[in-house]
Amino acid sequence: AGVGAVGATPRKGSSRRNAWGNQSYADLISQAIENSPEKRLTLAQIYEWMVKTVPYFRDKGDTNSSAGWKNSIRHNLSLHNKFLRVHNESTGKSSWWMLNPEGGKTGTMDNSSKLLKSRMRAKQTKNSPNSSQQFPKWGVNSSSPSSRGSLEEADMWTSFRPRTSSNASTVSGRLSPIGPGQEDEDNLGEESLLGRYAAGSLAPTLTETLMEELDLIDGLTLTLPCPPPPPCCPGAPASPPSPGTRPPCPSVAPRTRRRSATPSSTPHYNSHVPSSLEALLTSDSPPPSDVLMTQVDPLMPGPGGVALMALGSKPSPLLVGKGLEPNKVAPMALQAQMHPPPPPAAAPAAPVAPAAPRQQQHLSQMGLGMILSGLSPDPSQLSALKAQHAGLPAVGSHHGGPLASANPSLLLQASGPFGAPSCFQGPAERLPTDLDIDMFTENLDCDVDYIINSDLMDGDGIDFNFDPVMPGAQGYAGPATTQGSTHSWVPS
DNA sequence: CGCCCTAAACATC
DNA sequence: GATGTTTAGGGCG
Ligand SMILES: [Mg+2]
Repeated sequence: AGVGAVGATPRKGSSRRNAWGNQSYADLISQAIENSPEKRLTLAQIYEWMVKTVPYFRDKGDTNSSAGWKNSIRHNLSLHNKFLRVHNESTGKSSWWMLNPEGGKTGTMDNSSKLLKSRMRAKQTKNSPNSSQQFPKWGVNSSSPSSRGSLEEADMWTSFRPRTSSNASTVSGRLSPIGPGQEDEDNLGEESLLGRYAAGSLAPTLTETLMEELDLIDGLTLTLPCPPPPPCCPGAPASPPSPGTRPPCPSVAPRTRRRSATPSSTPHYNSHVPSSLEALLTSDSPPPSDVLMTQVDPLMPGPGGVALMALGSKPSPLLVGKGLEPNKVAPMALQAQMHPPPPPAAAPAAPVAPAAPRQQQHLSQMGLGMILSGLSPDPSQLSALKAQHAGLPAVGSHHGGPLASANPSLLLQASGPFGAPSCFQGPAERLPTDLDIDMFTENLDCDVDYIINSDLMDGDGIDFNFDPVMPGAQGYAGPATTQGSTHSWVPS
C-alpha cells in the first residue's frame, strides 16, 4: 500500500524522516506514555497527546475515526512489544497502554514467539469461549535505538517528569475515601486462563509469560485504603480537592493493581526476569513467596510497591479480584504480600519465603520498605528505571543502602505509575502551583518536553528546522498551539 | 535486510 | 464506530 513516497512530505531536503520530524510513531507513542502522569494512556489519550503535542497532527485531530495516522498508531501499539496493553478496569473503557519496562530486544517479536502467540490465540478463541483476552507479550524494550540521534532519548524520557498536573486531582487521590469496605467494583475477574497456557510447553520467553500474567492479573484489584498517615507525608494523606477537574484516568482510583511475578531462581537479583515465573505460573509447585517481590522490581517499579504497601498496612480491605480463581497465583501472591513486616527501611524481615531463593526478596522489600517509610524511592527506582530504559543493568547491583533522600516531586512520579499513591499525594506540595500556572505550565510542559525530545533526538542532523515545530513561543505567553484550548485532558 | 510508514482486512466489543 | 491484531507492500539506508 505504500503508494509512492510518503504521503506527507517529509520536509524538503531536510533531514526529517517524517512529516512531523525524525521520530517514529513508536517514539511518539513512547513519549506520550512516558509523559503521562500515570505512565499509561488509553488509545484515545494517545491520539489526544499527538494532536496536542505534535504540531503536525494539530489540525488532524478532528479527523474522526480512522485517519491514517490513527491507524498507524494502533498498528504500532500492537506490533511492538515495547507497548503493553493492560486491561482497563473501568468497564467500558479501552485498555491502558504502557510501555514495557524491560525492554525489548526483539523489538517486534520474532518468529518463535510469534508462532507461539498465534497458537495460543487460536486455541483460546476457539476452544474456550470462556477465556478471552489475548495476551500481550512483553518482550523487550529497548527503549530506543530508534530515533537515531546521538543522544538517546532514554535519558530524556526519564528525566523529564510529566508535570504533575494531575496529581492534584489525580487519580487516586481522591477516591480513597471511599470506604474501607471495598467498594470498588469488582469487576469480574477476567478469565483465568493461566492454567491453559501453562500447558503449553513452549517455554515462552519468560517475559511473555510475564506479560500474560500481568494482563490477567489485572483482574485482581485491591483496594487501597490510604492508610493512616504513615511516615509518608506529613500531615494527612489528604485527598486532594480538585473536584471538578478531570481525572486523568478513569475514575476509579484507589485501588491499584496487580503485579506480576518474577522469579527468581537466579541468584542474581540483578537479572530481571528470571526464569521461574513460568514455573510459577504453570507449575503447581508451591508458590514461592517471592512473588511479591517479583513484581516489584522488574516489572513495574512503582506499582508493585504501592500495592504491597497497601496490603501490608491494611490487610483487610484488599480483595482480590475474583478473577483468577482457578489458579493459585493470586492467592499466593496475597499471601506473600501480607507477610512482610511493615517495618520500614530495608529490613530483611520477611522470613516468609521458605524455600525459594530470596535474593530478590530484599529487593522487593526494599521497595516496600521505602514506600512504607515514606521515603521516596526515587534514587534507586528512578535510576533503575532509567537504567532499564537505557538498557543498562545497573540497578540490581547496589540497591541496598541508600534509599534515603527523598524528593517530593520525584516521589510522585516514582511511586507509581499506577494510581496507587493515593496517600502520597502530597497535598500541599506540588498542588499549589497547579492552578495558576496550570494551563500555562501544562502547555508549556508538554510542549517543552516534546520539543526537547525532538531536538535532542535528532542530534544527528543538527539542523534546526523549527518551522513546523511548535511555534516558537512556547515559552512565553504565546499559546503556541492554537489558542489555549489545548489543555484539557481526558475528555472522554 | 531491518526499520518504518501506510493501507486494509478482520475480529471484538 | 472504536479498539486491536495482522498481513501486505513500498521506501530507505
Ligand atoms: Mg504491543
